[in-house]
Amino acid sequence: MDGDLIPLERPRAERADAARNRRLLLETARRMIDEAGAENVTMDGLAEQAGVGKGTVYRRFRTRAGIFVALLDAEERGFQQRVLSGPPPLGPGGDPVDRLIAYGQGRITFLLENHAVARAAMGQNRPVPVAGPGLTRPHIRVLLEGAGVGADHLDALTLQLAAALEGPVLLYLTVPDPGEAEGERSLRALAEGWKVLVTRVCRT
Amino acid sequence: MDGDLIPLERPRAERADAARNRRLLLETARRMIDEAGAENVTMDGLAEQAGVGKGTVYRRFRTRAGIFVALLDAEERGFQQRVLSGPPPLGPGGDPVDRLIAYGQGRITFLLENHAVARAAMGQNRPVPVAGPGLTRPHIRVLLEGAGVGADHLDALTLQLAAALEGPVLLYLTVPDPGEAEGERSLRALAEGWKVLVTRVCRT
DNA sequence: AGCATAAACGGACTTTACCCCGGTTAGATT
DNA sequence: AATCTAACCGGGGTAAAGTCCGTTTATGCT
Repeated sequence: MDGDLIPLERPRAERADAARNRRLLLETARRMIDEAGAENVTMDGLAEQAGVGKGTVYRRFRTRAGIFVALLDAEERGFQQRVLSGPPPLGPGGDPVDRLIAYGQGRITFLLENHAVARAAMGQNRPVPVAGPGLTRPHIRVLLEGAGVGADHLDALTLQLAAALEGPVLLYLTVPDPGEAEGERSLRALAEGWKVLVTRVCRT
Repeated sequence: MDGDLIPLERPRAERADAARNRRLLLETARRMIDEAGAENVTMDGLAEQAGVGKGTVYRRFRTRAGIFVALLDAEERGFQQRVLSGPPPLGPGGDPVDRLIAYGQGRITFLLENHAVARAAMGQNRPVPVAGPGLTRPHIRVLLEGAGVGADHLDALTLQLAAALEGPVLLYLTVPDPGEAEGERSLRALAEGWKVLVTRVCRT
């Protein structure tokens, strides 16, 4: 019998060289995106630029979309921290409806800033990695509950609101990379729309 | 000077052979989807099965996603007719909120039935052809106006509701091809969610 | 009917995502 | 420290998307 359970639960630590290559690849990818745009990041090119073999890139990220998912994940950490333990209205402690509105504004900002990457992360296969897991739905659900939405409508409204939040950027936004002014206008319009929607849905 | 303006406005009718090949390709594509699934439809394969050259397929549909967009368009015609000139509550004549609810149910049904094709129509590049143009947004807008939504919130709510309607199926639905029972449950849940959302948004 | 022209056609070519497998190396075990 | 093993590395191979361009054909005009 093996008395030590920890190693079984965490099957194996990431090897040092693997971690180094992961960081190297993410940095290289970010640089390539900045220089030439997300659509010009190829697996071969990334491997060459980073000075590793093609197989390494695929081992790390499974698929092309996986690169962008990983990039987005890293980028999202900061925002998630502010949501979970930052000051109100985004962080815990305020009125649930205000938190919902603030969360939407933050999420829209994030999606717009990383629009190209977010779109690239939607490989045409599988669950849509950007929107699928993540904090958005559980968070919306908790806040709706706190705002007094009845349990019989909770799941339904959570899904609808999540889609209303992420849909416009992921589905409808056509401009590849909104310029300064354009992006600002989009942000205002979407944040305002979200606020109106949440207000209407949550009023008693 | 050229006195005849009509030919200038309608540059040229589609050539007979082109139209024939368009129909042939759409039929072949549909058959291939039924037999092997949308993800196994390749441009080369489609051209070969239809007995035309690859260049022809690309001329007709621009891109792989274009095939599925065209297929979806054709499929959607019937539903659009019922919306524009069928009996209430879907067609004109009833309460705007009821029409909105009925439209959502119809649209969800359509998207679920053509889920594989709809997802395949979302080429990871650019405007997202399924959700972009189409009847959904203008129709929602008109009905919201009819339901007494103030003009200052009209555009915003139109966008949010359109995303709430199409987002769940296009972004979140993970099951490749929902089976009989599974699909039925999804339909009920999504239609119910839409109804709750619209009711809450439109109540005065 | 014959002709001019613009559109459609076809297939070879290029690029790129993704697979595979032999060789190598980091870490655990004794 | 030596060894063992699983994970990592690399680059060549395949299939499919999308481009190009020379050839063929339908359609409008005289």
